[in-house]
Amino acid sequence: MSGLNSPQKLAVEYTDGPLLVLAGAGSGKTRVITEKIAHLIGSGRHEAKHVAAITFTNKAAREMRERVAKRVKGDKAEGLTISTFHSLGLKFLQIEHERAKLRRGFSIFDTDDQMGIVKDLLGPGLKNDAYESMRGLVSRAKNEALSPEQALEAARSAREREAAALYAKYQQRLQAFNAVDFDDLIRLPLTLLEAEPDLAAGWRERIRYLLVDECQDTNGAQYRLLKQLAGARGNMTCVGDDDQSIYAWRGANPENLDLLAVDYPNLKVVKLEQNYRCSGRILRCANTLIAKNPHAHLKQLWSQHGDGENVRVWACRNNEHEAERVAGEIHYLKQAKDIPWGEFAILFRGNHQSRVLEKALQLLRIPYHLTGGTAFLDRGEVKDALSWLRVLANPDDDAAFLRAITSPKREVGGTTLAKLAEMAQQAHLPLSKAAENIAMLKQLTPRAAAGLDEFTRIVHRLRDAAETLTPAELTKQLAEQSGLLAAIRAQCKDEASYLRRKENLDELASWFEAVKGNGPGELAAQLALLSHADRGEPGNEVRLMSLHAAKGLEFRAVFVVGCEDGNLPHEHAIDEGGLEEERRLMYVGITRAKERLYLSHSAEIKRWGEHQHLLPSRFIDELPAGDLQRDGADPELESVQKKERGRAHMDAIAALFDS
DNA sequence: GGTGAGCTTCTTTAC
DNA sequence: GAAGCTCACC
Repeated sequence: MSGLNSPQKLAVEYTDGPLLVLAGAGSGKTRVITEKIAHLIGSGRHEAKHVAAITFTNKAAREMRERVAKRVKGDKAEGLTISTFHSLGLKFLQIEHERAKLRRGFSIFDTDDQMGIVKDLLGPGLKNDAYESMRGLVSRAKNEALSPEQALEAARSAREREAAALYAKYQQRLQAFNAVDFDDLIRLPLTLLEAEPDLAAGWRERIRYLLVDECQDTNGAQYRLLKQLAGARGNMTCVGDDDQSIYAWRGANPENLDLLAVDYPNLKVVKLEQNYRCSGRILRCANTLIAKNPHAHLKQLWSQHGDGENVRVWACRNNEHEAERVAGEIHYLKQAKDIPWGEFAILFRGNHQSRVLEKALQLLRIPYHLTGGTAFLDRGEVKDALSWLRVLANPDDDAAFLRAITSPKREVGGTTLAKLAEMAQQAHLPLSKAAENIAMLKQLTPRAAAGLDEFTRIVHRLRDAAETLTPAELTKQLAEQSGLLAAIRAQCKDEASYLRRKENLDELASWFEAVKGNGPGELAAQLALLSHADRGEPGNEVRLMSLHAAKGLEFRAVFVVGCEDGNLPHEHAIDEGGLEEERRLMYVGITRAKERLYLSHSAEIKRWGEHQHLLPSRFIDELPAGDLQRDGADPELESVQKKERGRAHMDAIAALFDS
């Protein structure tokens, strides 16, 4: 445990009751959690199987697992739980599925599936954001673990009453589909634990010490779940930073940090205020910025590092210019300062901003890794295969059936499906069962009936095959037998695009090889829980990601692009009074940087094909001017950089000819 | 019932 | 500047 400072040491060694660790950015919080796990196990206080650490992302869980493995040797860590909230909830429901009134193989609905139900229930004719806002309200109620009845009572507007009514119908629909959504992965375990003291006691017997990372990101349901698991004794360590609360929009209550002191009067609070990450100037920028927000917990981050480089503020003509400058600077720093590619990060507010940057990086042949955005799971063919897996595991999953039946096309379209849905509803059958019903098939056109029949036969064959095949083999079989692969081949005009899409399916199969889990249902569930940002390990490559995805990471050089009013802070957030959260987002971005920080903005961006003028972010004005170096207006620097870019460009072209 | 042309709308952030 | 939707046509 050597090398810990005294508050860190205190946080690690304090195991007598509930502890809140207020950990500033870069204060060694992951280290503290890892050391504490090692301490709990190593000191013999708890066996590993009775210790659980909970994070928000799989990425964080994976990193913690790796660090614990390095720290705790041998099999001493066996049985240790390091899991995300949602994976823990899933595991709980898989064990307790009967109490939750779920059948084995239940599906997990993602946000898209959720939207599908909402659209279906509300009927056509509304605007997209009307559906989205209703979906959001339903989700919000569930995040607070309200029942539909409670949501109705708590409703303060006509819209919220409408949402509560929708919530009731939505939940019936989910039940009929033998499905849960992301919110239910928390809500259902919680309601079961609260309703059944024996069950709760049993789980507390298993989890005797609890560690929670990013506690400021918990929503109401998650917070209550923690309390259930920790029990009245409160054997837990919560780690959080209210200044890095950036998920209020999806229901997080940073006030939960304060609630802890109310719910546990013997709560011990430890502050970690020494920053080991950022240079002096970078840290000063961060502190000055965040001081503009009101604070419940006063925290003063300090560091022993020297001032370091100035923080650069770049005024660019447009986002292409901005991207060129960023790429050029990275190219230059790599050579001149010997910073490896993997130590650069380019951070942005919205995922769509990555495209220009990718182009600029490609031009200079800079290797990069994009996390998030329209990634793997959003690819049509992957979603298709996933729907098939869901149908195989869960015959009640109508949403998956509707996608699988039309991919590939088999002469079953909207008219047939509408008729089938009506008959299914009359008979209280899921769609896949209705499609097997001879009497019902007779009422459809022969062509459509034949298509449904063929589908049913393939599903049954694959279901049988699933008994003996490995997940990866099953996925391959599925691609073949469903006709998915053939359809893709027929659809693709050139060989290259066919291969690219086939590769996605192969990647899905190979991903399943690494995953434990039985049967298609568990596979599909695991995949749904893997966030976009978690997929694929980046190597020594420049990292491109959203500011949200960057939390918890650090880099020697960080570029925050698109620092314009309207983008960062985002106009939606400004309208909805979310300025403080936007400021925290900027704070998170700034504090990712160890040595070099660049904040850039464009005078003009193209939006929906139109040109739009933008002003620099108000947050830039809130930074200490003495630590900034503004350029872009400076013609001499511009021309130097232009030369730099020109040279890099020539190198890139030369490299093209070499390869 | 499937297909493609032309129209709209859309952009936060994510488990 | 793309994805998604509607409508006309096969």
